[in-house]
Amino acid sequence: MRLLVVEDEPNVASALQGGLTAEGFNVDVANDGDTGFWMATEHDYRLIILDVMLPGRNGYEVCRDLRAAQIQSPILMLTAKDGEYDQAEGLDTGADDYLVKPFSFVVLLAHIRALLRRSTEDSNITDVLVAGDMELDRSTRRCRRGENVVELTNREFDLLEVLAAHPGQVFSKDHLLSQVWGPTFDGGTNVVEVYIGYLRRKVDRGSQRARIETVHGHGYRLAP
Amino acid sequence: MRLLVVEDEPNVASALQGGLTAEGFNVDVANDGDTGFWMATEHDYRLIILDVMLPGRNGYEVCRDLRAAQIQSPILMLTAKDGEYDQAEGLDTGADDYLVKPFSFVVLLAHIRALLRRSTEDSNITDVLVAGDMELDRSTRRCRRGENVVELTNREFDLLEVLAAHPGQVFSKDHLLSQVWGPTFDGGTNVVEVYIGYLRRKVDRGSQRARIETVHGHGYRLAP
DNA sequence: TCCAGGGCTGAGAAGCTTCTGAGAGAGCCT
DNA sequence: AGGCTCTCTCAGAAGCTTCTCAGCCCTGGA
Repeated sequence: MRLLVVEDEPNVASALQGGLTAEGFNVDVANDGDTGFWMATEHDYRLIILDVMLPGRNGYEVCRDLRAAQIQSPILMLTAKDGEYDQAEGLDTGADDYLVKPFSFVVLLAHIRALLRRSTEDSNITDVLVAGDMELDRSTRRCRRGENVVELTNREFDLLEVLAAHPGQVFSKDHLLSQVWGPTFDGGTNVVEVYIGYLRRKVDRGSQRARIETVHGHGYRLAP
Repeated sequence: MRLLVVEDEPNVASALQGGLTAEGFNVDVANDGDTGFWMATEHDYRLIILDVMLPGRNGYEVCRDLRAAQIQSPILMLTAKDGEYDQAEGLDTGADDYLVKPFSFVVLLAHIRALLRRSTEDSNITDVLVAGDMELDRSTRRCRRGENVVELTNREFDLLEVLAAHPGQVFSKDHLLSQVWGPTFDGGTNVVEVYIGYLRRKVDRGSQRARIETVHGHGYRLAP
């Protein structure tokens, strides 16, 4: 579950990153509005936490531009003091919720969970992905193929999850890198190939039919 | 995914070409309005990026003429300074979106992606080409003949896509070369014959009726 | 029937993409 | 510390795609 935090104050940003990471989220941080906008367009975040006061584009502008660019992720706005945030304007720009600083971490978590719950209900994403004889349980992060339970590491699970969310669709290595390793990862795409190899050994080994397919020159997909 | 950039300033043109190529697009550049118009009529681009200030025909004129010539590709207009672009006039001439210079590359990309998404949604009928018992899915780049899935390479798919877009119509080898290999390709037309051969082996082999027909002295066509 | 130009195809070179084994480094548990 | 797992990098092997070339075949006109 990957979140984006757009926040320029280093203390706040690292506190949020630390706390949310400890809660089991994958957290990317952007330090200004332009970077935040860019990252949000590059990666399909489950939630975006957006400070209003930002260098470059401010939070309202980023929010409006994201909605204009068809980014549907829920957006939680953070504002520095009461009264600065105009709720009407916030709703206009397309934000889903807001919090007034200072807030406690548990309050933030509650808002995040509420937003995530709402967005899962809206898009009726079930927590179990099924593709043929394969099952991925997102809540327990376990994988079954036929009758066998397949033990996957975190990375392996994240990668398979992206593929399994849209069986048949081809994902480029760059896209997978951005989705699983995050947009700030600076390494080659070979790591995707390596992990595809790991998954094949675990998921496809000893099976009649390979589920993970290579589309030469394009990427990978799960057999539909 | 082939795009056309019509832009006379060499710096801007090469920056766009470089950046968009890095994003995985095939980019053709025209340096003036007349060339841009000619290229757009010769090739079925998925998107056209059109500067307003151009030598020869200006952007508005090119845009209007393209629409008059039944070119339906989405058009993104670029204008040098705010106020120069008359939104009403832009819409009149048939443009789908516009950007005011200077703009950041990520904003351009976001607009391009939004336009592409919109255009595929609008024309979701044409996203699967059907010709007799053959089906070409442009979004997944998969091909079916009867019940069999046919695995095609990129070139093979691109070539078949051009033929399948207008079943029955005869395409000359020069035309196919320009459409599939791009207008700057400098090799003989024999490569077209070779790829037609590959397609026949994959698509027509073991089938009652050949779909890919040679029109001696003229070119090739898909049986209607 | 013969001929010339057009069309077809097998072979293979070149270049790129993908796969995989080996191993380094970080973090964690005993 | 030592062992273990997980993650990532690297480099060479293997595989695939693209294109060219040469030689043969086909077609249509004289």
